[in-house]
Amino acid sequence: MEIKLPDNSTIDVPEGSTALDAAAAIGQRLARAAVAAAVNGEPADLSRPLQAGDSISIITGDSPQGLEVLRHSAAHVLADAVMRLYPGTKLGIGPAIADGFYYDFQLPAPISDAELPRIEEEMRKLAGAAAPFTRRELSRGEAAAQFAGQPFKLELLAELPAEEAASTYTNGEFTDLCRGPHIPDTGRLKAFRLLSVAGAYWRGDEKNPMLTRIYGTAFATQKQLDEHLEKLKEAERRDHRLLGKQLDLFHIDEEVGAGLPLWHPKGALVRKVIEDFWRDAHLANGYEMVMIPHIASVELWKTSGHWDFYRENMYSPMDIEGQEYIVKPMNCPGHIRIYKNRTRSYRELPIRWAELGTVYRYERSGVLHGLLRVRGFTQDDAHLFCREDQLEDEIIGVIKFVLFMLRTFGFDEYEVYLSTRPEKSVGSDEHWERATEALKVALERAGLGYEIDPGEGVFYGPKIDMKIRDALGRAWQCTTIQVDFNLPERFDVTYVGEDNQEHRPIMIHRALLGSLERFIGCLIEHYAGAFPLWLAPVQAVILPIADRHMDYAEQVAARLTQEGIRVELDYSKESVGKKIRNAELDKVPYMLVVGDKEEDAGTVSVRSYAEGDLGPRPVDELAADLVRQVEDKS
RNA sequence: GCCGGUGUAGCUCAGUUGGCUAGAGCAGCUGAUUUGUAAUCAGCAGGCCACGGGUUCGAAUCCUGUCACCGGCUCCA
Repeated sequence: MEIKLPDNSTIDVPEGSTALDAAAAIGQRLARAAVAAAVNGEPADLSRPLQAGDSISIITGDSPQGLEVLRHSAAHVLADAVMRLYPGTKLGIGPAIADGFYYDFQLPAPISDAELPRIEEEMRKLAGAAAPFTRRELSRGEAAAQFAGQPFKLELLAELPAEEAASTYTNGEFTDLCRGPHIPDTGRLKAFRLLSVAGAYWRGDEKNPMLTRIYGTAFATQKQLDEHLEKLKEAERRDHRLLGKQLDLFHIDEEVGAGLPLWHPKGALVRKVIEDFWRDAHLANGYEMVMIPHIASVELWKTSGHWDFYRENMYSPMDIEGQEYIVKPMNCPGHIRIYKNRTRSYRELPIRWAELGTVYRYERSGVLHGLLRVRGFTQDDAHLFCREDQLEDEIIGVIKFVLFMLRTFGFDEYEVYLSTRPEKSVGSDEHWERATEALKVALERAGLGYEIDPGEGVFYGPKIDMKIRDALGRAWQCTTIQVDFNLPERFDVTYVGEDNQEHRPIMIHRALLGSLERFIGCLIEHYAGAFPLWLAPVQAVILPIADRHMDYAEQVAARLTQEGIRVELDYSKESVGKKIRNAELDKVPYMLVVGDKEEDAGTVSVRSYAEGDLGPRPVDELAADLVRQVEDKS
């Protein structure tokens, strides 16, 4: 019979051939690399018998779909191993995920990651046995009987759409309710590793029981696995919490409180450079700066609705002469009060008010994470008040601005989400539609690819979120652009139109970097702690060879300082080798060695962190070069 | 908040089955050395073993509570 291939050619295979037979007919190498097939576009096992006229493509272990099959199969082998080692275990689910797989179990007794090598060993044995994965389709009744002792599986079974057949896969002694497809046998699983064990609520709901999740990863080859593990190690080395300590940027102090970072001089300097750039960029882009107090009367928060809708994230009120005050969790109400301080004309709009506004939000202790998730943070916030006819242009303006900001910091890849109306929301359908459309159009006009996040908008309006990834591949939301019809309503915000009538402006809330804490955390990881020259807290360190070069070293330092370069002089009585080592460990962009030769010639010997020894250069020439690099932010 | 883990000097870590005065390297201080592209040598100092309660003749070690941190879940910038 004839089978169609992806390149539109056909092959002739005997009646009753399977997908694997077809792969073998194409080539033995392909057959060995194959993990599954797509038959007429549907994922299928290699053991699936083919019909004449089927079109198939073979999925190999190094393709994204192939990896998914491989990892999903690895999850089954993990479950087999766990069932053997810990009898009585109840099974949750075990899917493939972005970089690996997991399986959720309800174990008879808690385990720690010290058990992982043992489980992995068991998995190795099972993989060595090359047990086939066999598929079986069965009725609901049969399936229910099969998983009689498995409450979570029964729950899944009950929710399987009626039109969908129940199927199971068996490998070794283990049978799981599963759609498939799977690798032909466990022997194809050659490169895998268990990584961690963690708690996870059944179906992600905290009202449900907490299961034990075991994470692992698998690849087609050992080499790919090793590369991936190496990548994880590199990510650990880039961890901003580690680098923050090593580079003396910040710390979080037990005595001060969890989630409340303290910025050391070097960290504060990086922050200052970012803040200066941010303010200048905003002033240049039609924004004005405003400032508001950190606490405000509870009445303000009642008007804004935060007291009702956001209370679980707010800290308790404090009593001031019988009046209740609250530490701000957001900046918007303050900015609105500035707007409302006098009558506004349509001619003034759009108004763009920006502030590096520090807010405090209650976060559950378990979610705190270095600088990336804290309880007190500074948003690079702004609120735009505009007329309806200005909305789209304003959003486009914000998107262009955010791309400029992020690119300046070297972030060229982000995930963009458009979040639409959630179930609990305020405002008319018409408003929502118009605002969502405006966001869409703006994204498209900016040429940004995005995903729709249905129902994930804020209660008061749709939003665009942008995420950047941390060292371990976790995505962190930084940028957010939110359209708001609610607050103008609640505060009765108006402007006087051309028609001498009062009109309601639309508000846009936006944070480009998100918060300075999170952004700098990501930035540290992004640069692996080696900041580009314009951001580096110390841009150059001068290393005199001997004490007699100290005067000249000071002259060089003064010269560079005069040009606005942040210079340090290493006074220590150490060898040059040691001074260089220290500067390297501090990831200082430029090390300037001065000795007899340099003093005579009016030069410095330049060593760059990135490129190593660059040889001697005249001081004036270097100074000009550094100044230019700082200006270019390169 | 929940599940599991961890908490020893400023940092990174040792510390046997509970048993002498809790160790090391780096950093710090002092002295010697005046050094040419990733660690000169020597000496000194530094610990409420996270914190509270308990078991024990005896606790860094065992139990327990609290706090913080780590990996996740849930939730978010």
